[in-house]
Amino acid sequence: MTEQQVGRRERKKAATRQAIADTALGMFLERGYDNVGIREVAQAADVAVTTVFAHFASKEALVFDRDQGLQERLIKAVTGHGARWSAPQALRDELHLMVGEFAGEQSTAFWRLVDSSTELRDYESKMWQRHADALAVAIATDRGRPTTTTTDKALARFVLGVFPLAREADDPAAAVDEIMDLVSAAWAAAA
Amino acid sequence: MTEQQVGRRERKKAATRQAIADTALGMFLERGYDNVGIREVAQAADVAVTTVFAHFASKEALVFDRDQGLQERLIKAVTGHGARWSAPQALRDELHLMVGEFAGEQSTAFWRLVDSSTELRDYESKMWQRHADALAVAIATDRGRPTTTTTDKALARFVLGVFPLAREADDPAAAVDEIMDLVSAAWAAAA
DNA sequence: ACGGTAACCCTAACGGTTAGGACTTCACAA
DNA sequence: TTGTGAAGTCCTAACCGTTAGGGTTACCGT
Repeated sequence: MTEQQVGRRERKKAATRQAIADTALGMFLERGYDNVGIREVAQAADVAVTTVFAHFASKEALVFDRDQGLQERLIKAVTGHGARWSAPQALRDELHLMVGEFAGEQSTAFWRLVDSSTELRDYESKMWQRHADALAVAIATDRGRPTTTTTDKALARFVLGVFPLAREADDPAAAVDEIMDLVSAAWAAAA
Repeated sequence: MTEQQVGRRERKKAATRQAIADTALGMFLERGYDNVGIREVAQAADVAVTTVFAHFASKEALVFDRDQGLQERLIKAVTGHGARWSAPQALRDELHLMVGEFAGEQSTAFWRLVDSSTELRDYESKMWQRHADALAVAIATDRGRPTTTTTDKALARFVLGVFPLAREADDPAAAVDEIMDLVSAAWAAAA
């Protein structure tokens, strides 16, 4: 009698999806991304290959399963900052938090996996770019525009550039500050 | 007796490469990128499939054949600007020229082709990113550093972001100015 | 003139991805 | 309660970009 809002069907689907993603990530971490085929993942997860692609658009998407959360945090930083902080300030804080989390135990292994494969790195870029498009909308709103201008999109891309650069920097936190200093200057110039 | 510096072998290789790229681009423009397979291109160009991949690293690379020139122009703008103009100024001028060229007769059809395919758009992003890495080195030098810092890389990425954004903007020239205003502000803040 | 090698060829395969079509299981209304 | 439609899954066979293996020809430098 606790939470039966979602039917069995929906629960089963979510469970299948999770099982596939977990199985795949585990195999990738253990044996290397390129050394594990989709057919193997499907077999290990005890589903058909077509089922894998019913849940994930590509092999790479198996790895970046839960990336939607990152996007939402950025959006929230821009839309939810009070009057005390400016949007760039709020973004800087949130970015520091996010980049800091990348240093965790499991995260390190995860990002090492990503770095090991060209395809995963490419997919990562595309992911940030998707997030940049969403962030541009939030920035436009924050700057009081009904629709996104070139400036908004440029600023959003600039901000999202933090992740690749921070990951490859010796001191990620310092990289965040370096880039956000530039962003703040550009943001001010746009006002 | 005019210019026999290069041997027959080298000339033939270049000719083959050119023939493949021309054939492929023609077919893509006529029938659509996704509707033309590599095997077809090879047959039409009268070469083996393996020969196609001996000259081009991927199907997408067939389309972006001569992109190296763009990169060199940007580098030259940063390294070759005199004392009269700043590097951002020189970049802005060069970008205006380059973006202007995209509006030409054949260029329009070319970019429409690129826009028609997800894979080509993705490849385009990767291409700009490659150029950004090279540009970062030039920027670092211009700013008097022996090696590229996070700031240099961020600025380079920001500049290269002009192309995708200008192409999708209603007024590409205005987009260049908008973005370069931001870049100039960031550049100044970094000094 | 000749040995080495660069450019090219053919065939067969690999791995991600998708189409086609069938089967089972759940949701929901009659 | 039962019937019906849709959703989730399955299997098979293929498509397409890409590569490995191994061979042939044509050019270049000595």
